Amino acid sequence: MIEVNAPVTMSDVARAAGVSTATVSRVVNGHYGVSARTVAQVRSAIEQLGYESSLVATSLRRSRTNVLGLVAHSFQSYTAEVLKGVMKALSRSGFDLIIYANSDLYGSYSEGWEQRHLTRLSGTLTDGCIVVTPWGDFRTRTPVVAIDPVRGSTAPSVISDNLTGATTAVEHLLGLGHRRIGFIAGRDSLASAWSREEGYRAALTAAGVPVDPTLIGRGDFNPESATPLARVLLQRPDPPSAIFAASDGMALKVLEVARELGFSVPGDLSVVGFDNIPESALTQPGLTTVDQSMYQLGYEAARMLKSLVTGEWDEPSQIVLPTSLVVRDSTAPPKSAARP
Amino acid sequence: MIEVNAPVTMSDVARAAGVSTATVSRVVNGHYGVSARTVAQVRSAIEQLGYESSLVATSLRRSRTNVLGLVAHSFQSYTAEVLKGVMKALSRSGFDLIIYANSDLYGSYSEGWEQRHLTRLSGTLTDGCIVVTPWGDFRTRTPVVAIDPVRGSTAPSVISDNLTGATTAVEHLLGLGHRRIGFIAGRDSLASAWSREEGYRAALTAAGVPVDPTLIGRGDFNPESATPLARVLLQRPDPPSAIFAASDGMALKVLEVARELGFSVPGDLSVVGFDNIPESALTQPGLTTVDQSMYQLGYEAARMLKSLVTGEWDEPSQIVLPTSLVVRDSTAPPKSAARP
DNA sequence: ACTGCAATCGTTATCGGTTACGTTTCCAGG
DNA sequence: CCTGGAAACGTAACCGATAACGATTGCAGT
Repeated sequence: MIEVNAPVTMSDVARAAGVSTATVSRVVNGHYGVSARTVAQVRSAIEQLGYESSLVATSLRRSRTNVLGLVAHSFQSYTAEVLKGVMKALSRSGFDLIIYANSDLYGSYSEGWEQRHLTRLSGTLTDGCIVVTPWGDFRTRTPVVAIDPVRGSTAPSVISDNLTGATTAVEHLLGLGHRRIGFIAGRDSLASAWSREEGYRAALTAAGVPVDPTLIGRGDFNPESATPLARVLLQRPDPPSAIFAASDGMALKVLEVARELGFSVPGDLSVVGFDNIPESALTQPGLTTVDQSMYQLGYEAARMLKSLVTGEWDEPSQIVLPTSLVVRDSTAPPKSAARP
Repeated sequence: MIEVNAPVTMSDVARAAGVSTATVSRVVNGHYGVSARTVAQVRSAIEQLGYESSLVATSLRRSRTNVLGLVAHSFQSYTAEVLKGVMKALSRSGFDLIIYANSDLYGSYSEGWEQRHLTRLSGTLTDGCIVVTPWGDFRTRTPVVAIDPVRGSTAPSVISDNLTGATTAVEHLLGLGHRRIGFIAGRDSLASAWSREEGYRAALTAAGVPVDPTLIGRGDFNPESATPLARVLLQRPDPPSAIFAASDGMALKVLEVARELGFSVPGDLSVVGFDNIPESALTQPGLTTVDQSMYQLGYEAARMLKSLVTGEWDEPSQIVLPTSLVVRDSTAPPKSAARP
């Protein structure tokens, strides 16, 4: 049954136990200076009334709350994976997690809200935050760890080795014989997008293949942003024989467009993604991609934040996680392996 | 740059603007009774100092916070889909969302924590909560909407038409000629699990096929719970020709086990799931399943909670959403269509 | 100039806890 | 019996904001 009114406060408990709220507080927090008899009385009163301390009131008065926050700008597969890693790291650690999501997911991308919510939370509700958004930096009074930070950020962060990953991916395509390789970039404010493009350029240059700017589409990591770009690339009179997309979400959209335009994959077109989200293993054909463990990203970020909060962090403030190429069915040698 | 210390409070603003905190509060909340000149002063002070009101302090004092909560016991695809629907419904509604996740995701399933967190949040931080957990009911002072509630719950809730959905699924298998149909049940505390099993039994009975208890495995909606059950069913000397799993997560595990044991799907074994999570469309073969829009579930729950909070709800307290069968590639007639 | 009513703004109690500090109780030691 | 000091507990200030209430001011009407 739901009882709509059950505002049991600490003073209710105090009254029931015949003591002051101060004593109840001491019992609840296991502080020193309460006789065993009184503790028992208070405990039983708490039990009877079903009292739980208010998170809000506690947060307001205390500096430490043992609650960490996660602020994300959207909830794609990427974020969900990160979330699992974070929860794993926090498991049995004594920290709880609050995820703050704004209600404008599909609305206007108001750049300011992360900062707004961060300041509203920090210093009160949460002891620290993990942010995973395409914007930054953030001013807070509590530690912040960024996952995939903006370019040039010096804040504590966790990031994949995007440069190596992207280089490997393009080298894989080059190794298959591809020379005209399209690229769909991510949101350029992010360090990851930048590094992945760097890797693309570096691999081409190292192989003596000139970088053709008209083969580069400017996406923003949002899957939908890739659709028109893929259409443009594939409807050219001279379409590329392979496309490297800076994220799996975008790569999957490339597959969609390819199917729609009658390209067979990997026959007519090879596609490589980046991220290795769960869907990439399941799609048909399986997507060749660069694995960055988003789970691990979340796990490390949470571990880092935890120690930052407790003040026992001594490792460098930027963690770089390795990536690895996962070859599936979306890549093959081009039909005409040789071309100027 | 991150400034670690920026505790700008309302009284800082008040001091800077040369007014009282009450006036600042009035300006912030757009209340009546402040001259245009004062508003301008306060606004500029807020701007200069970068002030944001503390969510916690506001929550403590106010009855309404315009923040809704979501309490979930795990974060599988199911929850992620629900989440998207919730966010969509809350988009541009003036409500923010806080997701409370305990850190024991993989640890002991301590049944009490949802109640604990619910009381810690309700009446202070949040105006109401959506709960999606296999336990209930909950005592709170603010409205609660349950998604897929426990059996016998009378609380406001949103649920799919599980009975019809399950019946249709089994009728589909019967129509293909299957007679030995296995079933992997969900957590029996949930109304949905109950209804789906009911549908399974009803369809069989209506077709004159006796229900064989040894063909029923007792899972709990957790994908992992299905693996050993599927193994048992398929390693029998007389395995069923089809398996209906009460959730897609479990059905996908059945596919995994089938592959492992050398069953071809749908050649040797037909598999049907329930939920239609995104993965089901991508897996190979595509999973035939009963579509319940988890997105819609979340959307409706949020819509309901919103009106409950504002006190303008007049529809029934239980919403039932339709389901529909999605036939993909995991079902086909059995090899020997006729059997006693 | 005087009254009266709005408009404007400050004072203060309050939300539910926490904690510094003060007070009382109790017992050991002199 | 008195004193000292630690243990046990209450008092009250405080965290940051809100809102009821009171006080002040300005201006119109007479």
